[in-house]
Amino acid sequence: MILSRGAGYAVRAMIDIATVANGGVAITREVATRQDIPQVFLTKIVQRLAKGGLLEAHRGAYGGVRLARPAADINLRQIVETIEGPVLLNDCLIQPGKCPRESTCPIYDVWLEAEEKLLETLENCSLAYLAERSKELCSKHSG
Amino acid sequence: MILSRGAGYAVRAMIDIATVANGGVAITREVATRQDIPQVFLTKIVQRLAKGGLLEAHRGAYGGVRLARPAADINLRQIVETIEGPVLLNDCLIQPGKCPRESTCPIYDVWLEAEEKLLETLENCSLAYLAERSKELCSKHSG
DNA sequence: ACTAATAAGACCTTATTTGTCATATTATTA
DNA sequence: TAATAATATGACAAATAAGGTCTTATTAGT
Repeated sequence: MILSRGAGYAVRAMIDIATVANGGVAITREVATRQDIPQVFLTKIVQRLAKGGLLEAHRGAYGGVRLARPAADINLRQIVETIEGPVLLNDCLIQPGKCPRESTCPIYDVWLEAEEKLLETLENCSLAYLAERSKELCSKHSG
Repeated sequence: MILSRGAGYAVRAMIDIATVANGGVAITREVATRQDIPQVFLTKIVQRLAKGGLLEAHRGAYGGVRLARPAADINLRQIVETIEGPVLLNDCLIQPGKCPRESTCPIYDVWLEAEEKLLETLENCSLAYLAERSKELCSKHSG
């Protein structure tokens, strides 16, 4: 499995916040209930998303979390990397020159290309698109 | 990190066998030394590659391992998946219908597309290409 | 029989993931 | 100021996986 469960939770939570709260404030506990995510674990994930600049958190009564910027300016790669750290296909991609075999290694370029393709796909997918699609699918399903 | 160290070792070992043994028999211990891979660990990896049909192993004196088929018929995806099992971006891709949210889930298709792009890149890279490139790089480096 | 190789499986250690729990902090309202 | 409702933080625990070792078979050639 490439992505951790936490990253999956993060994506679902972000979509939930974008969709249900619609730009306003959402309460982590309610997101957890709606999305069927372990509640306390989700608070941890939300903290990381907030530290990563994707969410704004407000404590106290009538607090909660909201998107830190418009959903159109958030993409899937950002969400995933905020939780998982940089997505790297292989050790040798951590930093150029780190691997002693690099100058004679025939696979370096292949790993790099595969990684780029993957990240590109995630980057091209905005939270706005996901939220829109979520609404579509939901209305189609219920109606 | 997406790929395990074991998968990286496997790829390097396969290239080594294709390059050095050149279709003939290679000895696991020597591959380990040349490629700087923990020896006993490599025997485990080689066993999995043999079970997966990528290598043929022969016991006894003058035994060893060799490619089970021409290097042109082996690709990077096969090597990686033989060691890691199916490469899956997310839980929900294990089997259609497994996830209860699937009918209203906006990300399923995106995970699927990203995964396909990644695997396609690995599939397009044959062991023959890697071995060829390894020889090139090595002669360029030493000459 | 001896030797050189892989096969197999038990085992261990360490790191990471996935969580839980208790407590602190902050902000609002009464 | 007290009560309440929310997040923040850090310690902890359990489950899982990764990385690696060790021992004992098994097989084949000489």
